[in-house]
Amino acid sequence: MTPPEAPSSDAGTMPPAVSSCAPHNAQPQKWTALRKRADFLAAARARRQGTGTMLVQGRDRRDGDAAIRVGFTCSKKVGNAVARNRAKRRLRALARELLPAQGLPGWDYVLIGKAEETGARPYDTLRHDLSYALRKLAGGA
RNA sequence: GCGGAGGGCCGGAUGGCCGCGGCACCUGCAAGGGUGACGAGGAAAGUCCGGACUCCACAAGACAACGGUGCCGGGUAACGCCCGGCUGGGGUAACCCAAGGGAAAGCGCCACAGAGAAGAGACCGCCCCCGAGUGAUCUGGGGUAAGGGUGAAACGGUGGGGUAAGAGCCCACCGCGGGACGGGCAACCGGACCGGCACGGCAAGCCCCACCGGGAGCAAUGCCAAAUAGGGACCGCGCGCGGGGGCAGGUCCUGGACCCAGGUCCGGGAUACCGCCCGCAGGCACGUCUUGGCCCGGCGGUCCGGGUUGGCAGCUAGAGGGGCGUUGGCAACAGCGUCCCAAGAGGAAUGGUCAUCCAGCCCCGGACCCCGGUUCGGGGGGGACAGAAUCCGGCUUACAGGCUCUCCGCGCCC
RNA sequence: GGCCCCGUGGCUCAACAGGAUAGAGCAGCCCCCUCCUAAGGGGCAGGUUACUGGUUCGAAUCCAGUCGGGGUCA
Repeated sequence: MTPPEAPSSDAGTMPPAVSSCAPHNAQPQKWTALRKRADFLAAARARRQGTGTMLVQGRDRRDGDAAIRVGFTCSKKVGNAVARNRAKRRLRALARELLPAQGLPGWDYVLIGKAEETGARPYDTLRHDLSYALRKLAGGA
């Protein structure tokens, strides 16, 4: 049914998809999630930078791996489960946008949400704060 | 039109850009890449009940203890849930509320006040008799429980007769108790007739009666890997053979020192029993079997201590949910037919952001009308409660606002 | 995620098979004593018994439901 037509339709749509993906894959830094409690504790003992809307912790792993890893923390002080999840998701979206370009290879980052501000302030403010915090952490290293 | 009662449903919409999760398919040696559909709630919540499912314990079962349920009948896998009915209470009504079995099985409690608080009692009173006093009245004896007063509650109520004064002492009505008989599956309802009236309340105090319940919970449980210790206590079974090697350990005898106990340390002597190595027998686990692997003086079990805080399974199709039709039933619900839907994360996906619109809120201006609203235009600002964690059935609690159905009362018009 | 426990003055605790006024110590304020302070003595204030309902004549106590806090399990 579909197999005979599949090659012809794929051939028409493939070239644009490949061309748009090629430059995206040129960036070597891909980030993965931080999952182990020990990694969170290690990052907390390392460098940190607070801003009006969040707290950012960063740590150079020095293990030779260039991957950037990132974790998110929102305590009960942020609010109920809905508020905590929303704050975490906004932080996740920020990290996806800024970290591949502005984060340092081989580092672990932990973004910590603050009560009220992380879920309520404009997205541009959050973007500015994260960019500022990443510069400060890189400058001190 | 105004006011009210009971249900049911929804609880932002559309689009652009950038993303996430497991699944299916395609591609690739692999890492990976691509495509596709799907992806939070009515409460996902509280964890208050009931189950499914696992492990442990015990096993026909019964009893005791403990916990729960509690008008009657039905529904259900089950329930403390739901439906229908009964009784009592509230409301003009629609309708609502009720842990609603037993207080003549027994124990206990009923503070304060009051004379008296459970089969009680006489404070102020009322009445009679004897005596004192000119008299008001008083001492003593006796009869009463109507009236006053206390209390949440005072041992039937109202009226009449009766009496020295009174009293179910007698009568009428009401209440109460028993109750032939009739209706109903039952709770219960009606009730001829009988009884002069005793039987207070609390069982969300102990308790009695009937029925139900073994315990723990998916962080259950099973498996793999890694890592520390190469441990301690108790119980059961077994505590064999041969060879090699050695005099540094153990064991036995003995001397001394320390010393609360008991052991530690130093020294002398004896022994080949044990420790060490190899093999047999035996045991353990994997495997279809063979070969093989580990332990090899232990093996199995229970508990304690120590280490690890990784992965896989459990993990999502089940008493599943919903629509329509039909059959039975007042209904809850059940049967049959047919169609549709159905997430599986694991520091935890189901989104981030922007624009437009739709409700609701506030402000300004115009118009209309029995002065408070309706409608039109513009602007501001802004989304209720809330996020699956093994899965179902309920209950309870939170919730901006909106839609809709049925019913009741009052007013007006025809 | 499951299970268990607890909420009484500012703090630590009483009062509990229901009985009317919720009590004690420390802390606080005032007075006495002392040259001054501490200690000691006397007095005072401070409580919606976490909250909301229910049972009862009557609830800190009994029963439900909310809210908050703590512990424990791989």
